[in-house]
Amino acid sequence: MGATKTDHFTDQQNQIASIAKALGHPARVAIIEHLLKVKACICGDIVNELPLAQPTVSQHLKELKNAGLIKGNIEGNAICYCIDEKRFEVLKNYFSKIITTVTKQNCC
Amino acid sequence: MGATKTDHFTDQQNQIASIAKALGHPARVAIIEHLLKVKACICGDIVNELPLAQPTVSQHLKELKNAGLIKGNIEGNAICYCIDEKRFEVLKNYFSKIITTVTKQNCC
DNA sequence: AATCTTTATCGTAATATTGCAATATTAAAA
DNA sequence: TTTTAATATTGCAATATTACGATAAAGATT
Repeated sequence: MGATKTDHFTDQQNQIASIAKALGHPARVAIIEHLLKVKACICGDIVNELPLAQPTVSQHLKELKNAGLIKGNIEGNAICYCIDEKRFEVLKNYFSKIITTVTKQNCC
Repeated sequence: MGATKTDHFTDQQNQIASIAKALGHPARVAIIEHLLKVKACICGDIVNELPLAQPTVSQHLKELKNAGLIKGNIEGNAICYCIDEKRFEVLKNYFSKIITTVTKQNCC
């Protein structure tokens, strides 16, 4: 096994899981934080910032992009990556709902 | 390789990543939603709700518990699992900060 | 005590992820 | 056009995750 049974779950469950999964690695969290820190979105220096090789960073960027958490604009031979807040809002709203529901329940 | 280089990242980055990772599987999202739906936290029926075998569900519950997303109270021979909202709040606040910072930046 | 119920753990197979060296690609610069 | 710079892709090894059957553990029931 090892293959996730995605077809048994709802679209929303799969969506939430896939966004969360993309953030489920410290390198990808670090990339997000770096993009947030350098106000302009000039990238490529991410490789210098992180303790990871260029192909590894490129791979992580790809996953963040696939998850819709960042977007990349081609600018000459460089690529300008920056955060796309939409998916973060999806997660934030989802968690907000959970939190308010749980606090109302007053369970355990 | 395949081993995440956790020691190269900050504690916060590792914490965010590990909570997100725990939610990075649709089965675990489904478990959270089920715990939310059945107001009381009587559990064990999760196995009947999900298309997964009992050991698999037990494993997912363990990961959610390790991540601090749920807590389990022993009640006789059954166990009462329920959501612990604290970690959800950590993620929610973290995402809120990202969202407000990004919208101020007005990048790309 | 014997049995049932509920949950956890072990062992293992299938698959996915992580990381990087080597290489390819693409566009700017010389 | 050759070189340089930036990023992506390929291929592969190491490790992690997912799933489940078999079995164990622990309390309830008979």
